[in-house]
Amino acid sequence: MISFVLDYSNGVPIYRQIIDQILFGIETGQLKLGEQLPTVRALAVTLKVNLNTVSKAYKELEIKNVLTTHQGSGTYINRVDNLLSEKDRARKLTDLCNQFATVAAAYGFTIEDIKAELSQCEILNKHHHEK
Amino acid sequence: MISFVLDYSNGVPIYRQIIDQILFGIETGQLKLGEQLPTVRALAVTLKVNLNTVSKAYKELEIKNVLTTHQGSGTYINRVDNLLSEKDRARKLTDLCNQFATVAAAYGFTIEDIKAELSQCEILNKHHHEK
Amino acid sequence: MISFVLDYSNGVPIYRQIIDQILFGIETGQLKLGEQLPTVRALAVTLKVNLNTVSKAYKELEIKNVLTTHQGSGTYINRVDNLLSEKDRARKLTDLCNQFATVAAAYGFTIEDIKAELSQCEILNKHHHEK
Amino acid sequence: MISFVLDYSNGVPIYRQIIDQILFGIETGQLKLGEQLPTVRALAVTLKVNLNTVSKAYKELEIKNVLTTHQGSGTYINRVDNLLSEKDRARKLTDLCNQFATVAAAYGFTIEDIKAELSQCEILNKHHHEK
DNA sequence: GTGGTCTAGACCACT
DNA sequence: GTGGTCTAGACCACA
Repeated sequence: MISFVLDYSNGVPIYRQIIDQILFGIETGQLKLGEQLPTVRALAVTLKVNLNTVSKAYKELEIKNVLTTHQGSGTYINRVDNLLSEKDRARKLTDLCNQFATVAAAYGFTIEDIKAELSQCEILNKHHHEK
Repeated sequence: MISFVLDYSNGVPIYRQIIDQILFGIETGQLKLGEQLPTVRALAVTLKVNLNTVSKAYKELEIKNVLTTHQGSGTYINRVDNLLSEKDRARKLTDLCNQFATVAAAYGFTIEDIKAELSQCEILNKHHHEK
Repeated sequence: MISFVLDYSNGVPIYRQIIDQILFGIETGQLKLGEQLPTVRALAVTLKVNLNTVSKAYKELEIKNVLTTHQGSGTYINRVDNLLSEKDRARKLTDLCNQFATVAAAYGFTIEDIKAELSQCEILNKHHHEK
Repeated sequence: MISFVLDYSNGVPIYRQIIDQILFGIETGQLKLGEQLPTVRALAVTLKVNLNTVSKAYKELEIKNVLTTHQGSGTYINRVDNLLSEKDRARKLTDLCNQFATVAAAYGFTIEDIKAELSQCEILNKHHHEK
């Protein structure tokens, strides 16, 4: 399952946000090969957006072969080649950190500030307990 | 001075990106009260966009009282009350870290991975050398 | 509904005239909260101006929170706090009269001239008949 | 002599406001045939506007033969055929009143309100004492 | 069909 | 040379 969060104030089209979040879900392994997505109708109701908006997002992902729609059955994850290799994961980490570091540096935060703050983030630290 | 970076592939309108980057520049202190912005024409050439696109961005910020334009003279920073207070800075750090942590956690990166990677980021560590 | 009148000879930008007339419409109660404005395209055709000119006017009022636009649906009146209080109405009357009096006095018209002429104005006197 | 009042917030170009006020001065008899206007330089200083702005206004009125400039001597009123005939005066009164009545009616003011308010206007009533 | 964005290019207003 | 306004026309986003 996947949960969507829409931001109406950042100028990014809704259908684009849906696409991005599905791709993100696949990339991070939240969405697995063959998994069924919410129906267009259900998702439209959940997100309180127009049916066509969801439809457009799914259609674009279908064109990219990321999803397949089985008429009358539902929409499924078709491809997970986006799943990252070890090398890609390392690169992703570097990219994310660099991007984050650039913004943080612009605000003048030091690496000590950041490390201290990150140590407070539950989401990053709870995994230890889970293991 | 301020440098702009446009992303044509993320669906965010160009004029919106310009607005956001000016506000970011003010927030981070890169742009100071009274400082002159690039002329609409100069920026349009630099960014390879139409004059009206830049103009639209400046106009919106003028309506919001962030900029003032003196016709025939130029466009200037009018307000810097966006400059963050200490409390806001602390909050900003928390927000940035949380947001970053959420994405990083989704990819399964651990806090150790991240801290190690951040220690490699020149932009965050060069300040020590400067001092 | 609201009717727009443009003056191309007074140097005031068209989009500014549209803005002013919408604000005037709100102030006088002609335009009510939630009321839909003409579509940008319809108004552009009616006024024989470019779509972007109307769009610019609506956009500025949207930034100022006077209008809201629902993409694909239309543009609506969002705020009517411009509607005048009793005190403001009294002040408005005074302002209007003073402004009018200044011009009339410059032409040397007397208060008797004016009162006589105003008594001829249908628009001011028709209300009696309606009652 | 004539005094100018500029409004920077109504979108009417400054040079246009200067032109309009000179024409208004002539029409109302404040400015008489042969009367000298302030020099371009003096007026620019008084109004705190650019010299070229005043210059442009005067130049446009020269083209219309309303003013003449005698090199090194100054600028003078050249034509006063704008001075209104009796018939024109009557028409002007009607126009002014109609225009005023339209706005006042939009705000819902009654003719009684208006007459009462106008009776308070010093500028319209002081003339009686002068006579 | 409704609003949004962008372009290219023209011309005006002002310093 | 700076910003402002407008047009015509194209294409996108959304309901």
